[in-house]
Amino acid sequence: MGTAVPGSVRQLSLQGRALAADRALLDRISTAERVADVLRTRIAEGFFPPGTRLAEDAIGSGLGVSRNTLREAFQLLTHERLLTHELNRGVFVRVLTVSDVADLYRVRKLVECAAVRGIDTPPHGAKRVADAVVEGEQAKKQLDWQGLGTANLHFHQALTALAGSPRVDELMRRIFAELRLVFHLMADPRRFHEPYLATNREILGRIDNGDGPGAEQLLAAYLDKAQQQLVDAYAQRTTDG
Amino acid sequence: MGTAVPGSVRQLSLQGRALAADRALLDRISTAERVADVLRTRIAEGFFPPGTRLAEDAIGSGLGVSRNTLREAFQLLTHERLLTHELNRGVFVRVLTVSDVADLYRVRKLVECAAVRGIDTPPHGAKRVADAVVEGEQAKKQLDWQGLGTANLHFHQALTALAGSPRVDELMRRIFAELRLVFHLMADPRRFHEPYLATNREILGRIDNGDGPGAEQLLAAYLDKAQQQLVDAYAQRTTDG
DNA sequence: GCATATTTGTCCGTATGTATA
DNA sequence: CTATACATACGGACAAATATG
Repeated sequence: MGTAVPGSVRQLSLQGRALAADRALLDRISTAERVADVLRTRIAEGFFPPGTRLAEDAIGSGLGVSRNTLREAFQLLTHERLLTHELNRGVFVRVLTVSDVADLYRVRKLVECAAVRGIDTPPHGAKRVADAVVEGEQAKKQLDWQGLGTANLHFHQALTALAGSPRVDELMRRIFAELRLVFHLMADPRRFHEPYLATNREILGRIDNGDGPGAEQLLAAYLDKAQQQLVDAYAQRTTDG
Repeated sequence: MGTAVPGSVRQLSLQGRALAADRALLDRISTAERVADVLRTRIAEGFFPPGTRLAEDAIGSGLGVSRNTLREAFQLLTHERLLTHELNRGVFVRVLTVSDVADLYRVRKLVECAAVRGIDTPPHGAKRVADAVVEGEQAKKQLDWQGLGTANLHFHQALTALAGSPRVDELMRRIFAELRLVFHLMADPRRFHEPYLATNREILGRIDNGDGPGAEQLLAAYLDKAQQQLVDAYAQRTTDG
């Protein structure tokens, strides 16, 4: 994308002024948020891998927005911990450390286990969990390993939703977004994500039976194992580099 | 501090351009963040009670900053959920609903109980908890009921720190900031905060003994009671209005 | 090591559109 | 219908730090 043909620039064109009338009626989203959306997607997809520098000039002119607006988008993503600011050097796609991974899993364990343990009977919101399991199984059928990873995140998002707390949901949305940064480390997404499909279905079964503690136990074991895999991947990467 | 003498306006002067050189060397905090600090304090102290409209013109000229800079500060505080944006009407100090209160306590119960339950032996970070208890006892001696409320928040912040997670700490900082908005509803801060001093010391005792579950039990009872008091205050307020 | 170019940091004024009294 | 205040985005000015030759 270094060679920006006129057409591709047009595709990303976010000229605010010209579309003001449309925007007022259709979407009330600010240009900065749309820019943030674009960058967020690029980051989640690994198009801008961790460590990439996002130059104001290049991105701004590429997207056809002013520096101010772009910086506003950067600010949003920095608050989401997807970018880091280095003074007078610019913004970079966040590079997570091993201790970041540890903290992410500390939070996941604390929140997800509590949400699963405290399910009411009959469990409300279990449908979303079931949907996510099906989504993962279909992704597997289609050999869509990237989609399998996404389905897995949806599964755990559905688990946290069992807590019934908007603030917890928001917290975990951010946690999972950070987690995506880490997943790009895994060389083989299939090997990483596929084994958990069976576990997910098992957890769902226990939830449906109202067995919170049982589900929690499986979940805790899963989280420990996944974290260990990521830590190992980090260690290997450090050795390689 | 509530009675603003003319001098206090000078104190708030934040002229950016003139002090650019100084600022570069001394503090790297942006004008927007300093404005946000001022407003945050005003809100926490109840100088701007929930529901207050913050007019751009009045605040901006009062602090000597441009509308752009002020809006940036507003944005920061909106992200912290201390202000709400109403389209084309302006920003207001957030008014929390009863269901907001319920959610705040849902999160507190989930996080604080988990943090206390999972203490290691000997408990790390118990010193901060002890310090907060002492802080509260001294505030009581000096009949400083506002200070007692602050000490109580410090106590619970120290409890959450037992989880040892930066991300959990940040989450709870925001939760407690929102909680301050609710506390302004309580007509008699002494009656609200004082009884918990004894409970706090008791919880500390169990933590020191490594009795996580015991501490958790006391804590859960406290949280339920406090929430109920706030809900009652809301009900009364609604009846009055 | 040094001078210069580039990039970022900060803040402002303004233009245009939109909602409300 | 007009006046007012807010919403959004742009471009510019200048300082400061970093990168470059």
